Amino acid sequence: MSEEISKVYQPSEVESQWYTRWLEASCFKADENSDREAYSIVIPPPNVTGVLHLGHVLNNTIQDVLSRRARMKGKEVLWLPGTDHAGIATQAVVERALRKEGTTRRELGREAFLDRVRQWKDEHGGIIIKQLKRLGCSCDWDRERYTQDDDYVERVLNVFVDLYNKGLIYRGKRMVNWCPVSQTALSDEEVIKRPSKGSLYYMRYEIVESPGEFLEIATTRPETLMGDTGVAVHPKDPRYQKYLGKHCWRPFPRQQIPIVADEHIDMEFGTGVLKVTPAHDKADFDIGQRHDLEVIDVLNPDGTLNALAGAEFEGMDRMEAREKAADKLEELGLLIKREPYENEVGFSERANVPIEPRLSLQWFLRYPSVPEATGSVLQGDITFRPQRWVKTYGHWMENIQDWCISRQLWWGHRIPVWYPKDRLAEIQSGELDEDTVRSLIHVDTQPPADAEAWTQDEDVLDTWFSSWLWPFATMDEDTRKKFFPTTDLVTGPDIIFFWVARMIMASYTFQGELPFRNVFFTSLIRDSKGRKLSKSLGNSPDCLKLLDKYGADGVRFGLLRIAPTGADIRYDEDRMKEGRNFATKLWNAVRFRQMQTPVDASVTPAAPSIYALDILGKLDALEDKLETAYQNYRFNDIANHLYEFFWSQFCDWYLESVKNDLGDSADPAVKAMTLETLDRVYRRFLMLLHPFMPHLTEELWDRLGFAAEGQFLMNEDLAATRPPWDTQESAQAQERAAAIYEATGRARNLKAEYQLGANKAVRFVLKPTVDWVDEETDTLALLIGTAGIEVRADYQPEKGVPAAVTAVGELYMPLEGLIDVAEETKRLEKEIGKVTKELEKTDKKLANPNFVERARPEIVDEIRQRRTDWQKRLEQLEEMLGNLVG
RNA sequence: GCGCGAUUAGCUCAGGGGUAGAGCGCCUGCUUCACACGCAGGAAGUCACUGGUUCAAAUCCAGUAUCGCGCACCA
Repeated sequence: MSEEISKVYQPSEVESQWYTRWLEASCFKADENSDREAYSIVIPPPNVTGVLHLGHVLNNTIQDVLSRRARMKGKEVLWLPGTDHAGIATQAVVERALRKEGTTRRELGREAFLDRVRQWKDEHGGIIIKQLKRLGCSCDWDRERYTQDDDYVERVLNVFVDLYNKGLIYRGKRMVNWCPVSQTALSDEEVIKRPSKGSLYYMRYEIVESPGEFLEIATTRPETLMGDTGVAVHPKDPRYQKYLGKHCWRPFPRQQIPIVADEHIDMEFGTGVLKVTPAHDKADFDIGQRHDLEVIDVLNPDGTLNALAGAEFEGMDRMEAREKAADKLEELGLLIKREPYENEVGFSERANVPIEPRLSLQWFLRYPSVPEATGSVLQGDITFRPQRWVKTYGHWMENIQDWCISRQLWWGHRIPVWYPKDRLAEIQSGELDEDTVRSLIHVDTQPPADAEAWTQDEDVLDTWFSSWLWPFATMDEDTRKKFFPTTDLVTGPDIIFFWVARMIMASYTFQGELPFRNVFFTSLIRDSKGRKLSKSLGNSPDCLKLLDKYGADGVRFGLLRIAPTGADIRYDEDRMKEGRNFATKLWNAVRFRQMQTPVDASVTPAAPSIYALDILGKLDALEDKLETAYQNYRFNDIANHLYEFFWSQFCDWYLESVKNDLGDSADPAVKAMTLETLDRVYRRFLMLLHPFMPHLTEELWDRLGFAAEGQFLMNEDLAATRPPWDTQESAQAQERAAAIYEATGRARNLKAEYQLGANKAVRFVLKPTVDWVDEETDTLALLIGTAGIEVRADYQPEKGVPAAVTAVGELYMPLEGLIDVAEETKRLEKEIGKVTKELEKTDKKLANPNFVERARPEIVDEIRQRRTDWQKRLEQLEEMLGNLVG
């Protein structure tokens, strides 16, 4: 008690210390043999080499809140952490480093390259785990998993083999999304559509059979015209009937190509004529199939043009070639015009370049357990919050397309398929039918016995093909028995298809049940201008700096106060500041308590005051509000309720009301009661706040001496200590306390309007309208900030004495030199104006027979009561005014 | 084009058939013995627009506008 305590909370001194102590005491450890009810969350695994960004902070804080709350509700909690190998992202980073060194992965070779990636992972991996610990995350770190752990890899390969054997995984030559930078296929989900400015080029192809006649064609991609193998029009288009079955000249390389009719063509668009390039557009490919058109691929995998495009284009980048092709058309007199044009272009999510539709041989998965996965969400076995994501999910599931799972990368789970060397070329041509291929290849987690005769597939699996197993592949059988299916999943809606939907399908397929019961979707965090947070914009805050500046608890609380309720959220550093300020507020409120004497056990406490009963009742109400908010995952509500209760109700009102009861001159019994009440509130409030501000609450719990030997606040049981309550007594006390507080407000207002300092002791006289107010005038005076209050039923004020109508009576402020009839008249008239308006509103309602007849009786009563109250108030005010004028 | 969401105080947002709310910001006073990361007081809103339902609409319904987000092969 004698030690000097800082006026502001210093998180750095406190946070790491408690985190260490929790770890040492195994507070986060989950016991699969426990009798307690299970509660579990698996972390959405961050990239193993990633760094913490604000999205992670929000996400993991919510998971930590849920975990800590569940522990305090007596559950056996498993929060299972881990990381993801993040195929493309990690490989891209290492490749970039290699390029700086002047080499490439191909020069290094597969094994050497993978060593480099592993080395890089050893150096940079695990940073994010440290950062999560810094945040206070109560994960069971002994169970940390990684998608490249040996047994996890084995599980992934097993799943591949299993699905292959079930006929759900197949290899096929198909149009896929090709990223020319990463040089790999991507799934449809990895393609993001973006409006892009470009040109629509109008050109003309000459009719072979009618020289001098031309077909006008609009295209956005003239650089692929060398791959044109047809021209298509709508079969019903009257303009082009005469050309059906004829041919036109592709200008370069000059060649005759057929004019075909296809339903796909939109007569309204452009000229109604489409150049068909089957190798470079999915729709064109389909048209080509229908009309048996040749497929000519004029692009290299890196997005440059190849020899088939002609010598002058060979090696040129596709974007450069676009203009060059248009220029060449112009030279040939075949370009009609270039029109500015904006359309949606698919971009590679990772490399941020336009993807290229490309025909290639890839592995695909026909999704399993689609009906179960769809139904479980639509029927509500799995709950989505916010609920509106259900519809998005349902729509995707109903239109689900096979998943391209092979990636032309090296970092990842290598596809467990081997090809006989002597038939390799044949198989890779993609010409063999599926059954033949199946009979030739070896698909197993282990290589074939005579390995020399075989070649393993070069490709790896999509990263999501490992993470879709995350909720159960991270657990052994005993753990699953206790903790699977998991309770909650907290993740972003941007990966609803990438991850959430796939986990649900995987879980039904391999575990026979759903993976989690509730999904809470966090939102996108934007900056204060509404832009997405991103590295390139430089608007992404440095989370470690934030943690240093505001403390983990400050950041947690600040973010949770704006936690998503459905819409995107806007980040503003001021929110973190508010969190920190709240921490300091709490710190100082406890400091206030520590400055008081300890509880004297020999004194019998007095009966609780109305203020004590009031604050305890509000604490009780808080608890109910929190319970409801938790059930609805309303984290912002929880934070705001905690904030409101502690700052406004407890500090601003209760704490201010007891300052006379704690001094040396105070009645010992009252003092004992007050200290007891204070401690009751502190004790309970720290428990309720703990999930949001774990470090600070643990520290204060300890400082206040609430911690039993070897015990932590984080292990306290909320259910054990909630007191029984005399609701009637409490209700009356709350009503009286509210009246005193209301009168306080009016008195303070009077003082402020007359420019009297808040602490200026001025004389107040009260003409009471309630019979109990005598006992409370000391507190009222304390709250107002004055010496005392005279209660006089017969008081006749001098004209012009400032006065206010309060919930406990008419309050006068007779002070020498303050008598100003004109000023006071103005004040009263203003107030009368307000009250009259309110009174009119209620009168109007009650005068309406329809209202009185049809509205619910309790509403009518309420309005009547309101009218009476306004009426009474008005009479009092008018009487005052009358005294003033008369 | 289809679907989903948003529109409430200067800003960021909550609310939701029956007195319009919070935080920040702003204005005025306060070094009041827990806290200036604070205390007290105050100003500030046609709840986007138009109709409808209802005794009663900011709230429910329909439409409009603007913004955002998904999905869709218009070259």
